Amino acid sequence: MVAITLPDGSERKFGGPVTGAELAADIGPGLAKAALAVRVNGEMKDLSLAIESDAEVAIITSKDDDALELLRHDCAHVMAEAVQELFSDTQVTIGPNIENGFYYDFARPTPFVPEDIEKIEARMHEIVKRDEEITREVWNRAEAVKFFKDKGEHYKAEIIEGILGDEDISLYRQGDFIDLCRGPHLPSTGKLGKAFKLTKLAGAYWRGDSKNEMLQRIYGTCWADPKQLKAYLHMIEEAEKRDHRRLGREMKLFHLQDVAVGSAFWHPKGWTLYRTVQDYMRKRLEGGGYVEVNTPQLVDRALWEDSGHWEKFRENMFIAEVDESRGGGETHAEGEAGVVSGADHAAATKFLALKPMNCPCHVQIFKQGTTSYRDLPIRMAEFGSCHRYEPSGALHGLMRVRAFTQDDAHIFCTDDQIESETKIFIDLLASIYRDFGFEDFVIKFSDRPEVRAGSDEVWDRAEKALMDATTAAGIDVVLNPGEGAFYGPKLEFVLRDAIGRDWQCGTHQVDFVLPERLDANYIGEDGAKHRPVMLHRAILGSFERFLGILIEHYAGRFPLWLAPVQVVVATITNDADDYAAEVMAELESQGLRAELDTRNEKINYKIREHSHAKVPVIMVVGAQESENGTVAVRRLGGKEQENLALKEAVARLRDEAAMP
RNA sequence: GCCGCCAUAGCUCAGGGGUAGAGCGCGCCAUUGGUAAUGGCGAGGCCGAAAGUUCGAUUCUUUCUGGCGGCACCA
Repeated sequence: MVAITLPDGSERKFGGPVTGAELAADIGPGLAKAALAVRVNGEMKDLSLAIESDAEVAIITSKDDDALELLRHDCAHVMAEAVQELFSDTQVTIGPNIENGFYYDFARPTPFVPEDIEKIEARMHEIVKRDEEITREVWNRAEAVKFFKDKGEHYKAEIIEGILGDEDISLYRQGDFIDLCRGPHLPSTGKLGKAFKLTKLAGAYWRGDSKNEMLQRIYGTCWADPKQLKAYLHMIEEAEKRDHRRLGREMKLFHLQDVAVGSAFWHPKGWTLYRTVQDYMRKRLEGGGYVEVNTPQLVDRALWEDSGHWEKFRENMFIAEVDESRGGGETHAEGEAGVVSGADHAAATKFLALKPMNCPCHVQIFKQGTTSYRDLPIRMAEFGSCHRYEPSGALHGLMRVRAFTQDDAHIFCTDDQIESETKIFIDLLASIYRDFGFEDFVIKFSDRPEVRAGSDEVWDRAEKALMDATTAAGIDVVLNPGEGAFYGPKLEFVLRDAIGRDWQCGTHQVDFVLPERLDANYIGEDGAKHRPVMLHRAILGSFERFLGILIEHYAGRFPLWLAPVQVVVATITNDADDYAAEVMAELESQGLRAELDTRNEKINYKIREHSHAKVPVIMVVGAQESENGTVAVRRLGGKEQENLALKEAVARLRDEAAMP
């Protein structure tokens, strides 16, 4: 006797083991047809699995959110089947679900081209039409390895060999296609439906390691019905419209150019935005007990050797070679024209590096004179301009550049202060993110990496202090094992861009190593020298990336305090020009960023144009306003206007535009 | 850095072995019009760079540079 409890609490009894399919049929023919899988005691299982003992069971149909998981995974299998039918020289590797879809990595002698994608997609639809039964088989590991090796599927064989334990493994078969898989799966390929689309073609390294060969990855998206697919594709399209690279150009904020790869040219409006953010940050740092410093761009190799960067980070550094026997002190980029020959020249050659980080310089400031424990913590901030030679393929608009400015700071403190400083920092960061409109963000906790400096005891202490502080701050963290810096654990504060890509912005790292390497110390209560701890921290991360995120977050429609142009005064006819100048003067006297549009154009045209430019407020002035001393205030996107006395309108905007 | 794709006017893009086109934008002229496109005229291009094939290359081939999407790497 097997008793099945359904989600509505009702119970059904069966004489013996019952499969999900039978259960569904027992409930009703409609459900039997719609059933995709079952959830047995909370775990998703195949419809064909026999339920042997009493259990809570739910039948999963395409209406369930869980169904997406199944559909996407099946879609990956169907894609793999299609690929192998079309391209017999292709080996399959892995094909997991991801957000909104799935991918599958294939190994083949020649890469796919975009036309292949169309063929594969067409074949996938055929396979769905064929409605092949999907069956589960349990195999002995050794046999499975041999089977895949004989088939020429070396990657699969390697995966099976790599599975820990010695239980049997499950394979799923559909038509002639058979794949290693934990399951569960749909009962047949016909259940997949039509709501899928292959989206991207890309290279990807086997096992995610750049030392390995490159596989061909095909990404797809898959949904329960065509409406969802359409909605998703529409959402992507809309998101692309807020891409900061597009808005940066359209709104004349910045541009990028190949004469300075990976560096932004900030235009007047973009620079206004940048400066506004910087002014705000400066205010918050001052309120947060930080002192601001500024340190050199070009620093001698000696310091980088001491700090460890020359050894660990050299590949990422811009190095300038300076021939000091020469009068001018010109520099040559590394590997470029600076050919030095002969011992005399070599002796006169110095290597300077553009700083990739500010920390070693901050330690130099810390080390000037002596520091008492009474002075700690010292929160030393710099809007530090850094250069890093990033791999060309990593560059991405403002999000990943080679020249950037960090809102960097190093907190020199005692071990005992780590926890409180961390909590103070998280509070400051959260408050600042809120001011920028980011209520939700992910915090990753990255703990000790395999290759690290410092004893396990030190790591235990650092990790605990960091974790306790996040708990004290009342914030959840996502564990990110093994991803800490080599000198200490870190918190990463992650924001998401318009098209769903995550970017680390803020960071908070505990460092016991650099103070040691650079011999920083303070005088303790006991009169002896002690090592301070350094907390490396940034809130925005880099201005470039943060502004990129900010542009996308607001889709260019900035809140008033951030908008590069806050108000445009637009006249209806030239008769209002004089009055418009008065309005401008009033706006500017209150510190508002305003522009005047007295062109001989229709008001409709002006409104359309400034709306496209995403100016938050348009003040329309014509004969009426001139006569009454008022302005008609029109908000971006709004249909209505508000008629207000000039002084009052400006005063209101001034208050609204105040920096938070 | 690796795989694939792309590079034509300021922007978005069409074209194609015989030295180029549209829309928007820009300039000029007319229009002075109350809340998201007034009309007319006009100027813009070494078709990313170099080499090769060819009588002839913007078009075909190769290399390079840059961009895009991933991967790897990272604020």
